[in-house]
Amino acid sequence: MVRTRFAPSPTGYLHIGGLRTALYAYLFAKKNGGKFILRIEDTDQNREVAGAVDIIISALDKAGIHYDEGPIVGGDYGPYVQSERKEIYLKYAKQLLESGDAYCCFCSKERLAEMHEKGATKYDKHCLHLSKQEVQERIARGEPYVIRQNIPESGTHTYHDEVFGDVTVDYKDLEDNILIKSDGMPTYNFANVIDDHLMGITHCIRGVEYLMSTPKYNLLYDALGWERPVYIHLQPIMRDSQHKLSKRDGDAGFEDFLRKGFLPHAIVNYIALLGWNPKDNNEKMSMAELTDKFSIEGLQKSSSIFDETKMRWLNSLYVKEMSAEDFHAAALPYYNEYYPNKDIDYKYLSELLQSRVEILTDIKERAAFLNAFDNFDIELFVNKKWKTTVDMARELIDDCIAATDTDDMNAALEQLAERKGLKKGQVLWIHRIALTGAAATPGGGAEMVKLFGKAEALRRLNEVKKILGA
RNA sequence: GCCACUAUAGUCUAGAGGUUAGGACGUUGGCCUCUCACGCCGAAGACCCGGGUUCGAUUCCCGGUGGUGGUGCCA
Repeated sequence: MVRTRFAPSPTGYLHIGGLRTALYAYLFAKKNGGKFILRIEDTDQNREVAGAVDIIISALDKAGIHYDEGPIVGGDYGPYVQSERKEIYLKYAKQLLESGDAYCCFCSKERLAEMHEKGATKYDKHCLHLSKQEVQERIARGEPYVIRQNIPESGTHTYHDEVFGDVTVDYKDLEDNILIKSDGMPTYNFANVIDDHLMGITHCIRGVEYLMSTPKYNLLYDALGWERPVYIHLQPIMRDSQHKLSKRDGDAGFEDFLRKGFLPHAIVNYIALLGWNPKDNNEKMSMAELTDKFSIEGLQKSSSIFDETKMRWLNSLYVKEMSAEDFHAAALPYYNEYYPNKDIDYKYLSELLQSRVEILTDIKERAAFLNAFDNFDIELFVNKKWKTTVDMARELIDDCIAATDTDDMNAALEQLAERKGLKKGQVLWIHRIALTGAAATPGGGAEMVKLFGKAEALRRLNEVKKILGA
């Protein structure tokens, strides 16, 4: 049975990169009929963020990534929060101490800092050579200490990664890293191994930042007599060629994009494509299709740059295929924010807008004419292609009002054009500008009248008449 | 500094020892049209550099360069 996991630290938001890692782990598990587990890695007590776990859970839920085991829902391998598993790590740390694969280290931070200042690139194994007796005495005396992993001083380690192939690391480039901190909490380097094994994780899907330290984890699996998982390392999602997407720059949170008016699945669909390709030219995929097509062979070995423009395009595809009702429901909160209490047919506005917005916040721009009418710019009547002028508008405004007030406005406007010896487009242009005061509107004059209602349309036209001084 | 990973248009990517190097976003020309958008039809735009292997390398190998990552009592 395939078991994968997403193991975020509770930072208070769901990072886009983390979301993609979670997505791949989820897709891989589901594709293989396996289980997807959520585990919270909160061993750094200095980084506690209140409510962070709930935020991650709710974000994953919105994204359509549902975990089989984890906080709240539980499971047979819990607890799923590392801070609640402290005793477990300690137990295995002791085992490693006994087998000589780990040792207690009493070195002060000052000594460590001094070593680095002198050019040392890694810990010198100073405490490895302490006698058993001395170690016991110092612990009994209450001296603070950490437990370090005892890495071989020479030799190389090769392991297989599903996307990078065989990876070889020289032991001399690896440090005797800390397994248990002086506060008794494990570090990631230790906890991830213990938990992945105890939770039965078969495929370890995580960022490339662990590619080089994986041999250390393998050493731990070996020392404990455990089977190593299959490794699948993922390159990061970048903001540009030299920076990762980061919360600091405000471009990294899943929820941020939701607030910008992106649909959850459009985001998921888009990031699925960053670093993975489905081997065909269809880019728009439902969760079921993603699950069906997902494969580690399609995973990219290089990092990829996040392109919000392309995500907008994908989002627009999803917006267009929404039912009119769904789109209207989704748009309503934005109307309330941007154009509350207008005397217009909001339902009809939705119809006009649906093919014209890529993300929901585009509504603000696309229907700005609803608010902007107060600052009417009469120069808008001037159109090069149609050769319309402000004077022409002045001349036609009364007739436009009259035509708008008939039962068949379109016919009336056509007749008006004929009568004046003008092209229909010229009249329509002037009419629409007079109605909206906007060069671009989500529909023509007729649609605008339908949107406003005849009374409001006439009110607007009469106002423009005053502005024109006609 | 040392170590690791990586490299096809602006971006995401496909691809094979010999291809007109394919697709998508974006850009751009046109059509449609009272504007915008949608839709449709076109266009421009790429194999990081240097060696080697080979009849032939963008593809394989080595080196360089660029980028990223690791080198934490962070994960």
